[in-house]
Amino acid sequence: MQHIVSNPAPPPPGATVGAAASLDFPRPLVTVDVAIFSVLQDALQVLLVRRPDTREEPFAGRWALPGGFVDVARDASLLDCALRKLQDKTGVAAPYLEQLGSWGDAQRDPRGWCATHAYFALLPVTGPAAAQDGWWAVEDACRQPLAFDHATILAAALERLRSKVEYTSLPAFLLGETFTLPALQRVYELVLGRPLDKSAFRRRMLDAGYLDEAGRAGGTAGRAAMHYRLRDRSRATVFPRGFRSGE
Amino acid sequence: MQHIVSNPAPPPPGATVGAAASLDFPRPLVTVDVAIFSVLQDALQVLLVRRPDTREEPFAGRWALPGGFVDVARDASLLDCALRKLQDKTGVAAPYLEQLGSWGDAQRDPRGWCATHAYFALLPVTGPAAAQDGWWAVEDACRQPLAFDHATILAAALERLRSKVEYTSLPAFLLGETFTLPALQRVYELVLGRPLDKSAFRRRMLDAGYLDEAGRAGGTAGRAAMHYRLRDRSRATVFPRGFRSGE
DNA sequence: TAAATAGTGTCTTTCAGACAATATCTC
DNA sequence: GAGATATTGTCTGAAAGACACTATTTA
Repeated sequence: MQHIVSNPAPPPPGATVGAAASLDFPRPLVTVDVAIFSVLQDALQVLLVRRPDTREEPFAGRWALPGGFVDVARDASLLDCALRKLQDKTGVAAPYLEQLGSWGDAQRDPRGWCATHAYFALLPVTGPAAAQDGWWAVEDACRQPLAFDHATILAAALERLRSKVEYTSLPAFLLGETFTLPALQRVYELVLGRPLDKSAFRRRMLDAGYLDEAGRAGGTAGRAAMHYRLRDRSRATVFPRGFRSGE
Repeated sequence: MQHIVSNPAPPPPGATVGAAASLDFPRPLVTVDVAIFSVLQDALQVLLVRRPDTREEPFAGRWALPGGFVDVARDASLLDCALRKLQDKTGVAAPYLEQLGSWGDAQRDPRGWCATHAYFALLPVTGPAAAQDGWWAVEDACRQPLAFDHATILAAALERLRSKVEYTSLPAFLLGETFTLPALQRVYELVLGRPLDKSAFRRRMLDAGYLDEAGRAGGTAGRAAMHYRLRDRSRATVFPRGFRSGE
C-alpha cells in the first residue's frame, strides 16, 4: 500500500521546473488568520478588520479576522506570516502567539480549496492604539456575521483561551510590562466570566513562582500594591491544577 | 454560521479567469501527515512508512510518518485527507483522530515551500495487522532519523498524547471495543511510563461515568474482570483533575 | 487449598475555597 | 482618622494517594 502521489493536472502557478514533474497538480490556497485579543475598557476584546469592499473580493465589506495569503517570497514560515500580519495591524512585534489550528476544505473560500492556519495572540493595548477602531468586545464580535468561517475560528480561539486560563498564566500577557495581582485577578475574572477568591488567587500565582517583584507603586486610593513582572515572557506557566477542581 | 457556498471554478492554475488576477501567485505545497499510535506487545507503538526509493524523491528510503499531498479533487477537507491516509495504511475507518498542528516553512521540503497538517490517531490493532511491519516502539522511532521534520512532529505528538493522558480518557481508544479496568490501567501506565495506584485509578474511571458495563469474562488465571465499553466513542472524556496533582 | 488476579474500604495528606483579620495607602 | 484597597491567616471540605483487606476465579 505504497501511496504514490502523482496527479496529472494543469500546471500550478509557481510550479517549479526540471525533475519536479510529480509536483504538477493543483495546489490549495494557503492563508494565515490571527485572533488578536486584548483587554480594553475592562472587557476582553478582539481585533477585527473589514474585508475590502471591491466587487471581486469574497465577503466584501464584512468583518473578518486579520489575515491573508502566505507569501512564499516574504514569509519564511507560517509563524513568520502570522507575526507579519500582527505587526501590520498592531505594530506589536513579539506578543504571546500560539497556533490554534487549521481549517481547510473546498468550500470555505469561494476562490477555491483553501487551508487557513489560525493563530491567537494576546497583547496589552496602550495609548492611541486603543482608540483604533476594529476592537470588539468578544460577545459582540461573536454575534457579528463574519467572513469565511471566521466565526468558527473565533469561537475556537475563545474556547481555547478560556480553557487555558483555568490552568495557565496566559492572562498575564494581556497586561503590560508590570502589573499588580489585583489587576491580574481582574483579567482572569474577565476572561472566565466569574469572580475568584482573592486569597486563593494570590497563593496560586505566588506559589507558581513565575513572577518577579517589580517595586511598589501608589497612585490610586488605598494601599499601594506590589508590582510584578513575568520572569519569562517567552512562555506561559502551567499550574498544577485548574481553578475550582470539580464542579 | 451562514456560509455562502459557491465555487465558481476550479483553482485556475496559472490562468487568469475573470477577476481572479489576484490569485496569480505561487502557492505552497500542502500535505497531511498522521502519527498513528497503538499498543502492541505491551508497548506504545507508532506506524512508520518508508519513503519511496526512487532517485527524485526527497528523503528516499527513509522512514516517515504516513502522509502526502492534499488532493483537491479527492479530499473535501484536511480531515478527510487524514482519514484517507489512515484508511490506506491501516484499513481503519473511524479511529480517534485529533489535529495536532501545522508545520510550514520554506525549508522543510526540498521541493519547495510546504505546509503540513499533522494529525494523530489512536486505534486498537488486532490480528494480521499487528504483524504488518512499520510498527515501531515509540522510543525506537524517536531515535530513528526520519524524513522531513517528522522527528519534530512525532515528538510533538508524543508530548501531546502523554500530556492528555494525564487528564483524559484517551488510552481507551487504544483498546478494542470492550476492555477491563486492569487492561486500561496497563495502557495508562505504558503511555505515562509510571505505575498508578489501582484503587485511585478505578475510582477515577468509574466516577467519570464514561464507561458502560459489558459483562464479565473469564479466560485467564484469577478472578474474572468486568468488561466495559465506551459510552461515547466520538469524543474523549476530560477528568476534573490530572493524576498526581503537583509533583 | 494455594496462587493469581479483581475489586473494596479507609486512613492520611494535600490543597483550594471561604472568609475573617490585619496592613498600608490617600485624603 | 476614615475610607479604600492590599495582604495575610486560619478553618474546612473534597479528593487523590497509600495500602491493607476481601472476593472470585483456575489449577
